[in-house]
Amino acid sequence: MVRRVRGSTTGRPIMVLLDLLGRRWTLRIVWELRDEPRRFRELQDLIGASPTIVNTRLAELRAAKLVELDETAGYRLTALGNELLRLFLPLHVWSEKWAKATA
Amino acid sequence: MVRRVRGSTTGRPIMVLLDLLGRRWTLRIVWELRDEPRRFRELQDLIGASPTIVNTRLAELRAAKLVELDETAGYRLTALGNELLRLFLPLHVWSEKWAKATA
DNA sequence: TGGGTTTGCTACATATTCCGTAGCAACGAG
DNA sequence: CTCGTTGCTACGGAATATGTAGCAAACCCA
Repeated sequence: MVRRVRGSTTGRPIMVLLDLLGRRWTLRIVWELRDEPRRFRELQDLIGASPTIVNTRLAELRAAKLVELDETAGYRLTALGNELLRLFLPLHVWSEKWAKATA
Repeated sequence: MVRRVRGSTTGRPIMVLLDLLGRRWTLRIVWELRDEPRRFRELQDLIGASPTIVNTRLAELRAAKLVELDETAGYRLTALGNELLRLFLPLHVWSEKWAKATA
C-alpha cells in the first residue's frame, strides 16, 4: 500500500490539511465533537455513516492529533482539534446566509 | 439520478455546507481560486485531478454559487465564494503550527 | 482559407473507495 | 453466566475517482 499525500507532492501543510479535511465525513466528525465527547456508535448514528468509514476517519484524525479517545468519556477533540474547530465555527452563521442566497 | 443531500436528512445549511466541502478536491479548488481566476486545464494541473472530477466539482460549486465561469478570465470565486474563502484563510497560518505539532 | 492552439467538457474502462450488514473480542454490571 | 456496551473488523456489492483519449467551438495568425 502506497502511503503518499493525496493530491499534493509538495507536502505543504496547508495542502496536507486540505487533503485531510476534504474527505468524506471528516469535517462532519469534527463538527459533531464540537460540544461534548461522543462514543463510537453515538458518532456513527449522528452522522449516519458506516462503522468502516467512521473508524477510518477517526484513525486519520487521531493520527493528525486532532481527535483523541478518552476511554471513559469517548472521542473528543484535542487542544489542536479545538483550535481548528474554532476556525470553523463562523461557518455555522455564514451557512445560514449562504442557504438564503442559493435558495 | 437521485438528488438527495448526502449524509443529512435534515437539510440544515451547515450540514449541507459540510457535505459539499467534505468532498474530494472541493476545498482544494476553492483554495486554488483564492488569488486569481484559473482556466479549466490550469486548475486541473494545479491540483492534479482528472478532468472528470474537476468538472463535477466545478459544477457543484457553481450550483452552490460559490464559483462562476467568466468566459474571458476563467473560473473564479463569486462574492459568496470569497466570503467563504475568507473564513478559511486563517487555516493557512494555523496549518503551519499544526504541522510542527504533529511532526 | 486554412491550419494550429486553447477553450470547456465528455466517454470509457479500470482502480479505488464507500456502504450496509453482520459479527468479533473485551469489559462491566447484575 | 448472561446481558449490554465498548471499539472495531470482514465481506460483498454499489458508488466514486482515476487516467487516457478525444470532441466541438472559438480564437489567432498567416
